[in-house]
Amino acid sequence: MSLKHILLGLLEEPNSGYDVKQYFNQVFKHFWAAELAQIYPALAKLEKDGLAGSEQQASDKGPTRRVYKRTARGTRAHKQWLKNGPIVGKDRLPYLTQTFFLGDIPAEDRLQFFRDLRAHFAAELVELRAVVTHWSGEDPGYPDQMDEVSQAQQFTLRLGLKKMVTNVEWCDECIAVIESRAAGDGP
Amino acid sequence: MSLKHILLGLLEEPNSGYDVKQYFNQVFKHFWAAELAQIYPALAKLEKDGLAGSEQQASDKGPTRRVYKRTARGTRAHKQWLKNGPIVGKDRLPYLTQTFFLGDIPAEDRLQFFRDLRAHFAAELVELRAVVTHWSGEDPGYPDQMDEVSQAQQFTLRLGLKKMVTNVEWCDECIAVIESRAAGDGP
DNA sequence: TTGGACATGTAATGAGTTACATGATTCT
DNA sequence: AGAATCATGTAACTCATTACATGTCCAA
Repeated sequence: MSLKHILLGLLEEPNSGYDVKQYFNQVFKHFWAAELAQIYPALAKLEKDGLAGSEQQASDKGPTRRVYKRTARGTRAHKQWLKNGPIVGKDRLPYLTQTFFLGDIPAEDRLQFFRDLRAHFAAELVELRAVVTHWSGEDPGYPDQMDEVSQAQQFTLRLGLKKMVTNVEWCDECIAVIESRAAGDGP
Repeated sequence: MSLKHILLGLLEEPNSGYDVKQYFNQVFKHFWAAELAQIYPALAKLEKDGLAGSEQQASDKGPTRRVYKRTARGTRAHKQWLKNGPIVGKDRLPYLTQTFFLGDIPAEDRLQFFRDLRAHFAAELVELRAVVTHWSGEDPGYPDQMDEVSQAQQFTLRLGLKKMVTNVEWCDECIAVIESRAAGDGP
């Protein structure tokens, strides 16, 4: 669905499969994951479909790279994807599918579940705050004089931060409810 | 990934493929979608793997139903899924992948994107609030004397509500930023 | 009698995961 | 010499989407 479009978006600049994977590891991973084993064939398919072109390039470290770049058709397809409006109703939050059934395991395990989840969200929050620091240092116009590309990326980051704060709060609430219930169940 | 586990979770009570689809339409759709064309084969596979059993049942309205129910092995698999801890790092939010590249289209289209998104989130919020009303009417112990199953479902709903409120706020922020920028770009 | 909810499935295609296989260059 | 990072891919399998095909029962 979206992988092909994310690739097309990144291929405004020449990028290799390996480069693209770095983007996933750093920015997209918070809302979309992809492995190299999926990225390489997807790039080949974009080229086959005439949406991207590629060329080999010697690397200073490691073997030859194959860098891809969007064609004019690729750019049109990319913009059309955005103009078709937001893709909604296809969100996936696996941990919430688990939460729904969490009454099926003992309170102790339930508590551990939320503690693990909280630790994960807190770590993600730290990562996102580091990105803010990094960007505000790099971009002289941050945050009021940014270009439109940076602004869109800023919107993405904003929601990421808001979500993480909410997630951590929610974990704390759930933990508190479970603990108070456990305490009240005594003699 | 999760579909099989959601099915297993629902099959504590006997349910048909059609029944399961109603759950998706009402509760799971906010964080996991599934079509009947995926559900029917998945149920058949659970039975083949010995995690669920099925039997035919006459229906008062419409054709014969095939109702599935978890076996003891299915219950063990379900609990193990929950005890393995939260599944993290596999979230998917397609609209955020689009947001990241939104600088690539004109401000007018960008604005429309966020207005559409806001309308969608607002509608979802209305739906979730209706669920709260429904549940608080049905469950006499709501929200402090609920059993553990209801409590877990309540946790799920809580996060859904929080997220939707955040999402709507975020859309409003983005719209405001884009509009103020457009105004400032005049002569 | 026609439309809607009830009910179950298959076929073809596309997307994604896990495991494997290979090899260069750089740092310790 | 060994580990980490750079770099690209294939094969087998599993999961998901779209389109199609079929048929019942009820209410307007």
